[in-house]
Amino acid sequence: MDGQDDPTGIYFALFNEIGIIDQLATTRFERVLPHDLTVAQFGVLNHFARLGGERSPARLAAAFQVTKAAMTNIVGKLEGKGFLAVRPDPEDGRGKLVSLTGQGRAAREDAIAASGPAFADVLAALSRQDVETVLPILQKLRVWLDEAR
Amino acid sequence: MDGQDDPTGIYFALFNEIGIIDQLATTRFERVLPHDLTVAQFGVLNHFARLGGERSPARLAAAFQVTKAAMTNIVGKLEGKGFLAVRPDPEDGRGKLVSLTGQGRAAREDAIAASGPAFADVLAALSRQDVETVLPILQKLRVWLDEAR
DNA sequence: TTGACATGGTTTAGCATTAAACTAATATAG
DNA sequence: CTATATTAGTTTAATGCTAAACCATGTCAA
Repeated sequence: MDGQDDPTGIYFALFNEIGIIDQLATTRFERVLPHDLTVAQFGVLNHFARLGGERSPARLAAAFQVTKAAMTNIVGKLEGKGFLAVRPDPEDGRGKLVSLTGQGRAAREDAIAASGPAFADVLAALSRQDVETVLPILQKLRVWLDEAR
Repeated sequence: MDGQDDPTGIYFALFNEIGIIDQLATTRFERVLPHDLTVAQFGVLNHFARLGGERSPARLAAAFQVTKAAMTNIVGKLEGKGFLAVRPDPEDGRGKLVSLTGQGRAAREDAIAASGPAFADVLAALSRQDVETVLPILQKLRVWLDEAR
């Protein structure tokens, strides 16, 4: 909706586009997620399902680029649903260690199954080729933004 | 941070990347914006500066993909700062018409000047060529997401 | 003309998030 | 050792958004 013939240039248009896509995609995804999961909560489940093991909330906060306060909330909600187990870190009295439960793993699979159709739909708009073109460039941008923070 | 070797595939990775970029770019941009402008508020000022004229809050809400309630808030803040003028629509007793003030135009120029360096920095990570590769694909995606809402 | 529905805008309640202040535990430098 | 600074996590307050209910006005069809 906002064009590119602009004194602020195509960079501005790019971030504009990204913002709108993020908003639309987030609501679209959230609408089909089961177990009252938010996208952020699913992200944490997915993280553990893929990488396994235990992580401190602080590490999770860093990995997801949110504040520790936000991660306190997310982990609390997921623990409440029985999807994460939390125990004190035996080696550091300040810390906690978080891991995925069986229920959590199942919930993550439910979520992937439920969102399958929504993702399949996107294929109508964006070929795999398109994604493969775009993704590495966006990754480059993300890494730079992250480091230049 | 989250990889691409994933059952949910590269589509998921794409949206993940977009979400993180949006977050990082938004905070980066907001930090340099003058007059206590939020990105959303700047967006509205920019919209009027480029397109001119008057618009109803409802049209603005549609253009920016936010709820009418959100736009009520944004327009109210900008009016409070003296950057927008609001008058009742003479042709529709329900409506309002919003337009940019001189102060609003100046504030928008301040904002562009202030964010110049931040955008210039991005050039280090992303060539103009990169942006031109990525932008049309993202636009295609955005349009589709918008229509398939 | 009237009754039903649609539209513009505001209000309210709830939510996810941030920033900042705080507590407790650990690491480090003298 | 001790004092100081750093780190993990929580709490509090504020913000910006959404969804839903609401009011007023406008539209349209019977």
